[in-house]
Amino acid sequence: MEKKKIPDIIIGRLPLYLRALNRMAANGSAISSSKELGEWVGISAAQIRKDISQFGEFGKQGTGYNIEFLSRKIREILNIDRIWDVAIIGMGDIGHGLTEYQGFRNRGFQVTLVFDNSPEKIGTKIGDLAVQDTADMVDTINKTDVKIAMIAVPADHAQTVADELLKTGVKAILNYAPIRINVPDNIRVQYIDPATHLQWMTYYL
Amino acid sequence: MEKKKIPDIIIGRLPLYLRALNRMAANGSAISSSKELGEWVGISAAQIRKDISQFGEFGKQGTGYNIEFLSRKIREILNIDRIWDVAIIGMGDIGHGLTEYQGFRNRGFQVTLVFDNSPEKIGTKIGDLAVQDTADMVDTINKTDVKIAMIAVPADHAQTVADELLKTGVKAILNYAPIRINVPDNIRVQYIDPATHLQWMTYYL
DNA sequence: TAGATTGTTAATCGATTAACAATC
DNA sequence: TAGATTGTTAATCGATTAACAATC
Repeated sequence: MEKKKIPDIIIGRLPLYLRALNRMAANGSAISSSKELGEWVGISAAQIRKDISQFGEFGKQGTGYNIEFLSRKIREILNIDRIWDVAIIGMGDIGHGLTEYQGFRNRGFQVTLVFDNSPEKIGTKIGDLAVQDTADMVDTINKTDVKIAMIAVPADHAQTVADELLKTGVKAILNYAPIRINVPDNIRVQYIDPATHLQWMTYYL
Repeated sequence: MEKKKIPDIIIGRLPLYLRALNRMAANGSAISSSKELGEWVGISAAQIRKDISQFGEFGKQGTGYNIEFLSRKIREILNIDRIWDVAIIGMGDIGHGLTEYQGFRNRGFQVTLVFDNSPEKIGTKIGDLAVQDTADMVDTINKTDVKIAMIAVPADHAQTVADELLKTGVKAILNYAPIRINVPDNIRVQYIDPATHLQWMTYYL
């Protein structure tokens, strides 16, 4: 692989650049500068250039970046020049909403497996997908090559679900449960907790 | 007011400490150390102590922190020793899910106003709340003292909604639309975009 | 050519960690 | 008292910004 070690924080900004580039393209633009891109994402032009230059020389002096080209490069870097299958565990409001969410499709992801442990929900359909029993989750996921899962169960079940996921090929977890989960270093975890974001802002009110 | 200037990144960690403390309390613990708390949130003990000490001396040498006491202090600091009313704009899957979300109640927030611009949705009920017309949003919010709003409309309407919110008393926005919005410096904005989080992780897969 | 903008280096800034005296 | 853990200072580490030669 021989991949140069890139700081995690830079990787985290690439999706924001990509999002802005896609929108620029939708607006009919063909090229953009680090200055303009910086204004779109709220980051200095110098940082944009520094971040991008970690991966190659994708710009042109005096001109800027070709939006289509840079966009493709970032997709390649992030490994989203393909569609990833995703499993969701927990079909409460959050899991249900995520399953129906249309925003994943054109950004590299599709939900292919959904689980819940409640007898009333197992077997029901959400869109095209039948809700499956969480008790069978390990076996079910292991029949696929799903590497990404979202946890949307109550906080006190999140660690249990995470432990089970370790028995599958899942290597990336997006955790909506408001609790930290412990997993080995080779598993990536990201957290989304709206109350935490709100509490951050109330300090300033 | 005379509030010492605290780095924003420290404020952002307080909700995580609070979340862990609440869980410890629920487990029956009465005291905790920076070491233990650090393990719960995945942050070094030194940093926990440094962060907390910005606001006062809440611990006791040789013993640690009283969970109940520290928890109350953090709630006071974050201004969540009360319940904030919240408005949600956009009743698609995300907005609907947020409206029904039970996780806000005991963390300082309650949804009191929900808006949508589609005639089929206006007037329908979600739980106890009637969906109101986004066209009336400014007037409706201005009859209340709502200071927090969540935007859950499509990306191309987010900026318009944000501009309208500026005509109200809203000072904090949690934006679920996958686009950056431009607002004056005195308005706080936080972003939640699951696809962005997923794209961050695929780099490592 | 003149103007614009990249890629990159050096300087600055800020955040994290290590260490330890104070003290419960 | 002995052991533990805080609050804080100094050292380290890493990230951001400023500046500019290269060049389209």
